[in-house]
Amino acid sequence: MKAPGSTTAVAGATGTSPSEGGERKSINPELWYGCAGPLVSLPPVGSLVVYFPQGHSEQVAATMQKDVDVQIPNYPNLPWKMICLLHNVTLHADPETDEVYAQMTLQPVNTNDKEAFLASDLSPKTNRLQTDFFCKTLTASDTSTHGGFSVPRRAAEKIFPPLDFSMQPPAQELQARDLHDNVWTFRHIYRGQPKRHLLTTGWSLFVSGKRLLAGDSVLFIRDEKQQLLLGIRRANRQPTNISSSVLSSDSMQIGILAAAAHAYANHSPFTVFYNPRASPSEFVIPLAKYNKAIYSHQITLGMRFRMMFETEESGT
Amino acid sequence: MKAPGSTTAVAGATGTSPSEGGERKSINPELWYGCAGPLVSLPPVGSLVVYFPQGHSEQVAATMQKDVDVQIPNYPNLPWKMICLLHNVTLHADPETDEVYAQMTLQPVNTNDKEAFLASDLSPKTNRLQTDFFCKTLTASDTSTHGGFSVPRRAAEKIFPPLDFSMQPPAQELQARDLHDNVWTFRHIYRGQPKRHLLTTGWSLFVSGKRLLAGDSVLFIRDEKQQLLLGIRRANRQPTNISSSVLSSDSMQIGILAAAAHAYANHSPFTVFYNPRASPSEFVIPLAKYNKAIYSHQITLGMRFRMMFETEESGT
DNA sequence: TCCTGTTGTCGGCCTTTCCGACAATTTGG
DNA sequence: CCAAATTGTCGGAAAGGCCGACAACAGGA
Repeated sequence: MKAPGSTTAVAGATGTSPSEGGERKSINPELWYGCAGPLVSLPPVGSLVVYFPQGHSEQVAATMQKDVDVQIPNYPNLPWKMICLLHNVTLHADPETDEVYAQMTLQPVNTNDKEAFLASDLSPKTNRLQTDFFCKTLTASDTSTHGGFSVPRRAAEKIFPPLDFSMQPPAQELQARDLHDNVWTFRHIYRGQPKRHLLTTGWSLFVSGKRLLAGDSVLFIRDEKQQLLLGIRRANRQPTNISSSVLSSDSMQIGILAAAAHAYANHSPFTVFYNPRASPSEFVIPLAKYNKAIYSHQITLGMRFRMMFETEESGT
Repeated sequence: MKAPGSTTAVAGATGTSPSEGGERKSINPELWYGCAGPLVSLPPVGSLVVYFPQGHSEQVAATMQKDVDVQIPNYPNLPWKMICLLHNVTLHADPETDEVYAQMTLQPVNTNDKEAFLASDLSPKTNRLQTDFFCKTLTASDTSTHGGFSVPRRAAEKIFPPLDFSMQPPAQELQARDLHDNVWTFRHIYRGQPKRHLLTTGWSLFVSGKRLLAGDSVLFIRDEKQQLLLGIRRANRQPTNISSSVLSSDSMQIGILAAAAHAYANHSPFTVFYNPRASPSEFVIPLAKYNKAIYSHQITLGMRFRMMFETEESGT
């Protein structure tokens, strides 16, 4: 996990690229959610949430590829869960890796206020506008330098602009924007025997620019303005150990717990970074969802709260 | 000449590219001056300058590849020169062509004020900080798709980061920013028999992206932060006739003269665009420089003011 | 099970790009 | 004016990348 705006985007080993000092434009939420995957939803701003310091700490440990260390001191006054008001959410993407993450500002509220505690109804179902999209896991052929990208037939016909079939073969130029608003250009052609949709020219630059490997996924979205958006989801590979470059895993976990304890004692706002793809455990949950789970399953102290498992593949 | 921020940069036929709505960051002055060439200097903001409406009109005519038309009406109250206060200067570069130009805000001052007229001393020699750079005119081999870019030996050793000569062959990745802050990446290798410095991978993308031809020049600057900057100077080719796309040559010249006449009559500020490479005639001159020329040569009414000719090749 | 539609991989071939050879040119005595 | 250093151009070779062939696979009858 990195602080936002920490680096300069350099896309492509050989191509041109913009140099963004941080993120000058706001991230497109549709594309962010697409890259985050179908399991991820963020609580609405202004709602009450439950924050689990332990789960947060675990996510960092997972990112750092390290188990929770026994040397972490105890914070006797830190509860295992904290009811908080969600003040603010901003979406981000690492300019180097396209990894998506969110920054949330939380403020602990008084748990004795039973009214607020129980008043929160079912979250207004954060309506993730379901625009048209498709997601394909890349094959060896897709990522090899030998050829282009084989587009699933139904996906191409649903998402891409229609081809002019009077041409032989039918072909067009596609442009798509990624999370950083970079434009990628591809030749889209319908050819071969049997006929199929392919992306040829421009594809290899995208693969090398994003450093994609077989097993990673690409995501095309057609937004309400008929613009194409383009994102990636990397396969779960070994997380890179970035502790040496910034802070040790131990220090980060101590920092998380200490920050939570301080905020809890003072009812003061604090900030967390949530990396949806780093770990399946969520550590910020809508209060309504939590209450619902409580009444149906009886969560006991110290139990870990996990999302139900759903398959990650999506996009028909 | 175009208005600033008129287009979206899309560099390279196939690569990634930023989408800049106008210029979000200010242009790097060192690089701007490098691209403008050694003859160009801009008067300092706040100084007094002499503005030549006729010279301005001629520059536009040269840009439009058209002689001054006889149908231009006379402006009897428009003097052949106007003493002005230079309020503001902003540097620009066309996002499509990298053509550099400057926007200046001028305000006519009372010529009767002899004091101001004579008080202006020698301009404080706009100290164009002489950082390290080199400029090479591209050969047929440099621009053909057959190979890469042959880097003059001394230039490479002066400007580029030193190679690790324990490698065989010594090579590294170079990154350089252009006027729009796009990053270009090149493989820099020292090889061949006899040994020479070459830019290989990435070079052809730059050539096609900037649409460079043999005879055009490239410019590498190493700034004070050891960052590489990269610019181009196009050979003087036939100017493109852009009159049809915006305004006729006649209309533009009438507009220039009318605007100058109006500003002169009202002592009100007006704006001019100065394109240093479009024409050798300057139409905004520091007053001090003008006075100096006056006393040595006796300029007569209607005479054209031209810079002394210097060779354009530079960079040792 | 079989049929049909879809798509992953491959050989063939052309283009692009990397390499050192060599000669043309420049520089410095 | 000659010798050494530099660098422009080229043939050969390797890699990139477009093409349809074909077979593997998936889904429905």
